[in-house]
Amino acid sequence: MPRTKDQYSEIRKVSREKILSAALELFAKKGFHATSISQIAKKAKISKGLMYNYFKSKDRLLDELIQNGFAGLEGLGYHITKSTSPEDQLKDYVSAILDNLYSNFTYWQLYLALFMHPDVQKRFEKKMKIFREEFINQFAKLFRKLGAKNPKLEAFLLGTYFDGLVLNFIAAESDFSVEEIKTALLSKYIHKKERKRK
Amino acid sequence: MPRTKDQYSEIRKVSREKILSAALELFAKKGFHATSISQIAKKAKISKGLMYNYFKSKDRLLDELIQNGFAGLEGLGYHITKSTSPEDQLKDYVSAILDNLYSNFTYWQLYLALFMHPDVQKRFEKKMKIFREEFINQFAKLFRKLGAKNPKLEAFLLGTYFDGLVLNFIAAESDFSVEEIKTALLSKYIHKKERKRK
DNA sequence: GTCTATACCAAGATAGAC
DNA sequence: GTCTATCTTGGTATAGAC
Repeated sequence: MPRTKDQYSEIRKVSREKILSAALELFAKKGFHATSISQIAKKAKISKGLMYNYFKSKDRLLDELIQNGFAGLEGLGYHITKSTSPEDQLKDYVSAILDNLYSNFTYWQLYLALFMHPDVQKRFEKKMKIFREEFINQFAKLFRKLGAKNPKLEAFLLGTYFDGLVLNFIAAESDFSVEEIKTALLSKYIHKKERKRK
Repeated sequence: MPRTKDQYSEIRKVSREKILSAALELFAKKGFHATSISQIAKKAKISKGLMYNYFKSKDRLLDELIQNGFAGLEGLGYHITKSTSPEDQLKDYVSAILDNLYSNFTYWQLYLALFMHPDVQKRFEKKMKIFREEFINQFAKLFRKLGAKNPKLEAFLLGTYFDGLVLNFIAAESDFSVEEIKTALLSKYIHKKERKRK
């Protein structure tokens, strides 16, 4: 008995996803050039040939992964409620970003590895620039409210902090928990007005 | 007329260096797997075959580069004079490390790209661990003197700061100068006792 | 010490059967 | 929609002449 259109499209979707997730994991772990189509096929439990039914080439497969990742990054900070104090906003931002680092670990790993190389950088230069600028502006506003002398520089430094944390999570296991890091980081920016009890 | 032994060894040395520096640049810029022996040979202005006269394989060539780089990293912080105040020591450390980032840019780029991948990480796990621990201990001592509550965590955070800076220098051009960054960074740790003049 | 020619193989990609 | 078989290219590495 023949399958309906919906069934076919569902099957296609599943196969695509299988390939994408296998590729993401391998690219992230071993690097793009170091992973072969065979390896992807094996991990996705499909044949080599089938991959080309879904993606024109290995490069296109990578492209799609990168697009997906960027999509996930967009709107990372847009759910912040504007009504709260700048201190709380900063706290929420930092929390959201650090949590994202954890939940999207593999994507971050892939991106970081890719963006080490100038040729790749050039391809996504514009997107990255926009992303960075938005980040800086967003946080510069906050730091201005918090009374920083050079809000943009401060925002930049916070950004490099995040970069460093990503790098650390990926390139070495940390001795400290996320929560410890979160509070330590925030304490550099938010100085409690009330005195703490012993 | 035949050449002397010294002349030969000098020639060998020069050729080796040419290959090493060409490879370093290409590996760093494009990645290890993405660069071919042909490209290295072309950049070093030698033939493909000659490379194998000096290095057993492409992997061995990489190994040597990594060894060289680690050698350069060792003793990075050992020229600090112990006689000065903890504040000045911190300043000197930070300066030395940031300056090193700049002067050894290509090495850092190569390492970062390599260490994104777990398989490579494993190979140099031990060396990295020692390096990190030394760094943390060194700075924890300083932070203890500076009165930090959790010196080790503080040292860790400073380390991630550096990591982030490297990443930023490599993956994007910064809007700020090294000096600006240096002072901004230090101001987070060293709070001047005397009041500044307007 | 350096080069060219070549062996060898693995990877990306396609064709056509089912 | 999926598979196997196959083509093709480009890479690593070696051999041997100069």
